[in-house]
Order: sequence, then C-alpha cells, then structure tokens
Amino acid sequence: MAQFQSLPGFREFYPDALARRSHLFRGWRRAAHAYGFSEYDAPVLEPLDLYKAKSGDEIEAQLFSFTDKGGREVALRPEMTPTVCRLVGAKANALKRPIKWFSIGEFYRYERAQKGRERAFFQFNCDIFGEPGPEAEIELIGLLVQALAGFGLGPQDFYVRLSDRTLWLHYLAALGLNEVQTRAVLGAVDKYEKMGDDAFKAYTEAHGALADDTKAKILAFLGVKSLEALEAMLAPVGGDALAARLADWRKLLGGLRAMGLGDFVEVDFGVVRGLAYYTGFVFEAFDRKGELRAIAGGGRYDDLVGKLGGPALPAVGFAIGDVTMGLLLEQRGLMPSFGPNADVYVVIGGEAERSAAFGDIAGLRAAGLRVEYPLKDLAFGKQFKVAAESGAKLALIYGGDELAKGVVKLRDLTDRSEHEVPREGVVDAVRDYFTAWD
RNA sequence: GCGGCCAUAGCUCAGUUGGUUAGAGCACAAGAUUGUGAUUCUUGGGGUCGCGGGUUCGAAUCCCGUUGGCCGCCCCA
Repeated sequence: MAQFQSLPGFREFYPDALARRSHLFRGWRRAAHAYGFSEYDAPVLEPLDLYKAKSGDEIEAQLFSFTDKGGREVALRPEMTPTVCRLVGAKANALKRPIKWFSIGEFYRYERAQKGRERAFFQFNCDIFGEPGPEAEIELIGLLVQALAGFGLGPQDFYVRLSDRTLWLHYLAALGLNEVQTRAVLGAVDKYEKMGDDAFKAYTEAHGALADDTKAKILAFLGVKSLEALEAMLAPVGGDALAARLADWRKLLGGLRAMGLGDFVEVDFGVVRGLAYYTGFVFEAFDRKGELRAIAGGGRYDDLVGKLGGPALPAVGFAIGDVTMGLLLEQRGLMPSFGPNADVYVVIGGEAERSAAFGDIAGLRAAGLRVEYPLKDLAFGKQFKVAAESGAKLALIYGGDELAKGVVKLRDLTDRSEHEVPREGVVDAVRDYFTAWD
C-alpha cells in the first residue's frame, strides 16, 4: 500500500475532492465571464530562463527544474504571469484593448508543504493589459471580490488590503533613503506585522540603525488606514508626482465604493508583495479571522512585458489559489457536499424487463437526463434504497406487471406518488416532469 | 534547506510492564426480504501495525535509520 506514494505536496483528487475543486473553478469562470474576461491556456513546462529573467537566479531553488533529453534547461511553471506576458507581448499590436484575460491552471513550486501551501496547486489568474490608470485596478479588484463573494463569502469573511509600491518609493525617497536602503526598509515593512520591531533587525545589520524620527515616520505611514489619513500624512511632503498619485488613490477607492465594494477593501501599507516585479498598486486578500495564508494577491507590473521581450505594455493582475480558498469555504460552511446526483433511477424486475428498459434508458440519456440503473439483478426493496441514495427525483419501474400492460410506472421519489404511462410515451413524460420541476 | 510532534483497516481511533491468531465504531459487501426507500439483526471481505534494520525466547509496543504527514522557521512570484 505504501509502496508507491504520491510525491510530497502533490494531491490526488478522488471524485468528492474533484467535485469541490470543480466547484471553485465554476465560480471563478462565472465571475470572469461576468467581467468580460477571456480564457486562455499555455504550456505547463517552460524554459527555465523565463523565470530567471524575471526574478533572478535565486528563484531556481523554488522551482521544479531539470534538463530535458534535448539538453534544454526547463521548469514546471511556478506562476502564470511571465507566460501570459509572453503571450500578450507577442501579439500585443493585434489585440483589442483593453486586454482582459484569465486562466485556471496548475502550478508547481519546490517548497515545503504546509497548511494552505502545496507543491502543486491551482490558480485563477486574471490580468488586464494596456491600461495604465487605476481604472484597470478598479475592474480587476472588482473581479477579485466577485470571484470570492460569488461563493457566498461576505465582507465579514474576507477583505482586500490595498497598498502602493509607488507611494512607498516616493515617501522613502522624501525621507532621504537611497535605493538600497529603500529595498531593505520595504523588506522590514513586509515582515513588521508578524515580527514587530525585530523586522528591522536585518536593516540595522546592513545599514546601521535608522534615525529615530525616520523610523517613526515609517511606522506612522504603516499605520495609515484611510485615504484621509494618507492625504494628511503626505500634505507636508508635497510635489506634483505625489499629488497625481493621490488623485489615483481617490479614483481607485471612489470607484470601488461606487461598485458597492467599500466594505471589502482597506488601505493597508503593510502589504508590499515581496520585492518582485510590482510597480504600483499592490493588494492581497485575507480571511477576516487572520487564520489562513493569503487567499489572493496581485498588483501592477508595468515593466514586465517589455522586460520579457515584448513592447512596453502596462499591466495589472492577480491570482487566487485553490488551497487556501478551499479551506476558507470549508471553514465557513460554504462548500457544498457533492453526492451522486442522478435524475432518474430505473428499477428493473428481471432479465426480460432489463432489455425492455434499455431502449428507454438510452433514449432518456440521449435527451440529456442522468439515468442510473442496477447493473445486476437486485431485489426491489434494495433497488428503491439505491434509488433514494442516488439523488434521483424519479424512479421508473420496469416490472413484469407493467410490461404486461404496456406501461411504465413512474414513482416520484420526493413525495412517493406513483402513476403509470404508456411505454412509448416514457421519454416525453419524464422530460415533462423535469421541465415542470425547473 | 532547518527544528518540533506524529504514523495501527477506506475513515476515526483502542491496543495493559514487550507475551496466544491485532480489535471497535463508521464505511463497503451479502443475507433476513422474488414488487416499494426507514429501523433492526446476522454474516463477510479488508491489515506484512508506513518502510528497513537492531535488541529479545518473543516487538504494533524498546532502539537506530528512512519515507511520509502536521506545525513552525526560510521563502511565498
């Protein structure tokens, strides 16, 4: 039994698990289509350099990478963003703007599996290309909220924390920090929520302690939780760039509020999203109880298409993972249970009745109904039990008595009423029954 | 990559100071029941006790290693 186990962090999807996964995928697709996004797909295996180019060599430690039989350095995709940038970049001039695309796919990261994190997982990826302004963020964050809220999750269950790398860079520059120091401070900011003051340890070791008033100003910025507080804080700094950025913030928050999503979003500059390729607004979705890993993350990456060989093309995107999202839905009792769900169960008396029933079974199935019947002869009592467990609303009874009369008995399994219909009218009668039901 | 805890049936678990053929509930299957779904009862299949080695007359139990899981660190695109 234990001879051949699945690899660590790789999940096997038995039918009930796959039903739950498919439930996620359906909800995601529904939301994406409602927002006018088009679905695409791309290779699972990519050249290793695609990821090195974006994130540097150190990323290789977290990749499923190897040399293929043709001597190519390849990697299983750890994320969709570089791939979609290549796709869009290659045809950028032929694509209608705005380019709104999504995909659902499996991704692979060579990391230690933990709660909410596996080595193979699925992500719902959504991106908008070609829109430099916050209008794209409004549309995209709206979709992010809908992709979660569509499952019944409300503002009491999750929220989206909004932050801005552009503003951080402006602010830290105004405080007199150079580029290297800025990067170190953002690293500390990223960890501050979890570690408190220890988050600045690495900075202090590399660059010496921050001046007290500089650190106080950084912590004050970290404490900004509203647009009003943000404007008040930045007023003394001044400058055209900052004024323009604040206008973007007003547009973004105003747009999201007008969409009725105000309760779902919070200003929170503790989010900086690693240090990868983000250039502007960044955001992450979390459960309100703070028990789980991030449900989703995203942001603006205006330079990446160009960096990967395409034309300069502004972009903003996000991804939702299936693992944490599934945990959240389970926790909140929002994951349906998926049992067998036939429409019709056919009860069969014996071999003669069986061959009579087969023609009608085929006809019902051709009409799109989900039909089950016992593969082997079973006592009637047993068949009705199985019928009840199959989820069918209707049982068709093919017994000796009925066949002799040229009829089929229909039993409504919900109210246990029965009536007979002529054999030749069975398919129509059943179809009528379900039409009335819907 | 580092540290802590854990591993017995498909699932949840019991298993005495090391001692006969390793158990229960649930689930699954057959029957009681050859024309109507519940309940109940009877019966059955299913385990190299994660794997490998060691100690011992004797190991699910003790020791070492290993693999896997959970949790934390690193990382989180």
